[in-house]
Amino acid sequence: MPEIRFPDGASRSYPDGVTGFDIAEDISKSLAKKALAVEVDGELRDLKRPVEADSEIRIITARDPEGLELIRHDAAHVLAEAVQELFPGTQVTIGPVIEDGFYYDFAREEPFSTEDFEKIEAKMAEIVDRDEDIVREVWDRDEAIKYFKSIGEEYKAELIADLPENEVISIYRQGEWLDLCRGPHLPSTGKLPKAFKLMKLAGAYWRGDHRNAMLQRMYGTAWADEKALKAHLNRIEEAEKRDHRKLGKEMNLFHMQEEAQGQVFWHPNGWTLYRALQDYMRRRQDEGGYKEIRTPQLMDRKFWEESGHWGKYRENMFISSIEEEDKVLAVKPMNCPCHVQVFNQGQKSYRDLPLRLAEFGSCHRYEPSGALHGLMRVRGFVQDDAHIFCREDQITDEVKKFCSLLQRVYTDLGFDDVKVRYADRPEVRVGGDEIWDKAEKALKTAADATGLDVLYEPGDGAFYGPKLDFVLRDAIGREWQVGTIQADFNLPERLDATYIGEDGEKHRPVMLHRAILGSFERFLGILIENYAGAFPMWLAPTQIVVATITEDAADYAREAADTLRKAGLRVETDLRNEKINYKVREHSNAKVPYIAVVGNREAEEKNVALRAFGEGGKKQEVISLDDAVTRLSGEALPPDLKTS
RNA sequence: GCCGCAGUAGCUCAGUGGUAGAGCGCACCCUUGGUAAGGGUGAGGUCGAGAGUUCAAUUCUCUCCUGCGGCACCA
Repeated sequence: MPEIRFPDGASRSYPDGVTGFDIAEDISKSLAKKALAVEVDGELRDLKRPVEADSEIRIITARDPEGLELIRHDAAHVLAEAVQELFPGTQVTIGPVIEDGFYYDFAREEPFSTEDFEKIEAKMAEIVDRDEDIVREVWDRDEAIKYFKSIGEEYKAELIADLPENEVISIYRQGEWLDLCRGPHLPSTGKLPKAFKLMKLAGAYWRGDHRNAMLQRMYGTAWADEKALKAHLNRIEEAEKRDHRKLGKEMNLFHMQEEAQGQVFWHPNGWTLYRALQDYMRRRQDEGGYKEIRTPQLMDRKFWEESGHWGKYRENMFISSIEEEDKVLAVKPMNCPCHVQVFNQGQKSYRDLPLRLAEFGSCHRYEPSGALHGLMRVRGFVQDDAHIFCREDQITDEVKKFCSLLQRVYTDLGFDDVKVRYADRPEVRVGGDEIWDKAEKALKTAADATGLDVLYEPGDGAFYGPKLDFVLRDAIGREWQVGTIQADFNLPERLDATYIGEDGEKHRPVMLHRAILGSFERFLGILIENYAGAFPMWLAPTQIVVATITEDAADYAREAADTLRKAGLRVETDLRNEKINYKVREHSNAKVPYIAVVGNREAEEKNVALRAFGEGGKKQEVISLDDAVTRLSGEALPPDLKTS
């Protein structure tokens, strides 16, 4: 007679062999109907498995996160059953739950096509309608292997063979179909809400290894009800509207073309944005005690051999040569070795440290063609890079300073949700334990002091030192790894960087590699998507458009625009022979922060009718041109120059 | 790099085995209109590149290039 305790503290005893379903039914008929699984002492189980011992249980429905996972997991199984029914000879492999849905990897000679989706979805619905009982069975390992081999499921057989010795081999049967699975599952296929949709088709390597066969992966999404599915599809649509590649074209920010794969042609609008961001970063860095430098693009192969890049990073480097000189040069993929060269000029004293060398360093890396993605992953980019050369005992202080600078910048740029990832020593590494101890302690202390959420990733540091990575969450919840600070005990050694200490002896400085934005290209991509193109005034390529109602106001419009321009604002005029409605619509669509409408009335009084973007438009205000200059030029100041 | 899909006007896209079409944009004309699309006329295309099948290819087949979605990669 197991004694069952419920989440609300109540408890009851039930006869032996009682199942989660029985208990749910005992509570209420409607709960039994909605029940998907049961959590027994924290472990998720099938509804129909007997609860043997005294335990605490919770009935899981579609409202619980666990319930949603079960739904997605079952959707994957139903998909697999549907596919095997429709396409005999297809082998099943794995089908896990992922964020917002699931996928299933199939092995089949002929390719699937998205045109098959409709048919497969219909078959899935049919399987749901059949309401097949989903039954758990425990099999003998060898028998299971034999069985799956006998029906031609080589991948499944391999999976079972690779399971640990003591693992229970559970098989789930739904109707005629069965699959190896840890479970748990819904009680029957009829419990799967018809709120699923197949989304896309892609190739994926068996077990994620590119040396293995390529399988065909079907992605799907599944939800508790149709409303949730619709909401999800809506979110996808919203995200597509923000796509920086789409907005980049619409707003005439940049373009890319095949002759310069993975490299950006910045248009005037985009370059204005770029410059605004770079100018801002430059001021923040100057303020933070950095010295800006500029180093060469092309360096001799011998140099990269010394730095170690030729050995380790060769396949990512663009190589150049010139017949006349019989030399091989490489385009720099990173700035660090060059910065060490600057450090190495002349003799450095401990008094020179910390030395913070910054460069908006243009780098090129050969990225595999399949990795390229708009501004987010490019082959030519500019880093907001800097290297801090310091003594070991200065690491803590420098990392802390960096963290506060970085937080300042992220806040200014509109990102409030930031996380830190702290990664310490990997198995294979350079440098003694003593210095790793120091550096790890410094990074960890600084990370904790930021007040941000810290994720610990043991063993995930670089071979040359521990690191902190910073992750932003954007307006629609996506995460981006941007900033980083990494201690490096290796490069100063390789490139023989030294300083003279208080003791008059030569010492090795520690080098801190750090970036806040990462690359301007990628960060601008993130900014475009975060703001959905509606930039704050200081970043907006065009800050204000002066638009005329009729031709009569053209002279005044020019005069007003000049006045605003002289106050440092980025102003355009729209004197076209078009109706004001048309102009307002066009500039609103272009997300220009302000439209100053001028007609005869404004011209006579030296006023402007100001219309701010995004306020429903109705909040227009007629103010004097002078007031507009004061107000707008104040509003257009970058965050670091604003007094308030 | 691997798998799948795609490439037609400046943009978004329709279409066909007999050398192409829409909307927007652009140019010109009419209209001078007070806060999210006024009207008319017109220009604009080697239908991604190459090869093959065919009397005939933008359309079918193959190769390549580029893009997109994943996978792998991102020290």
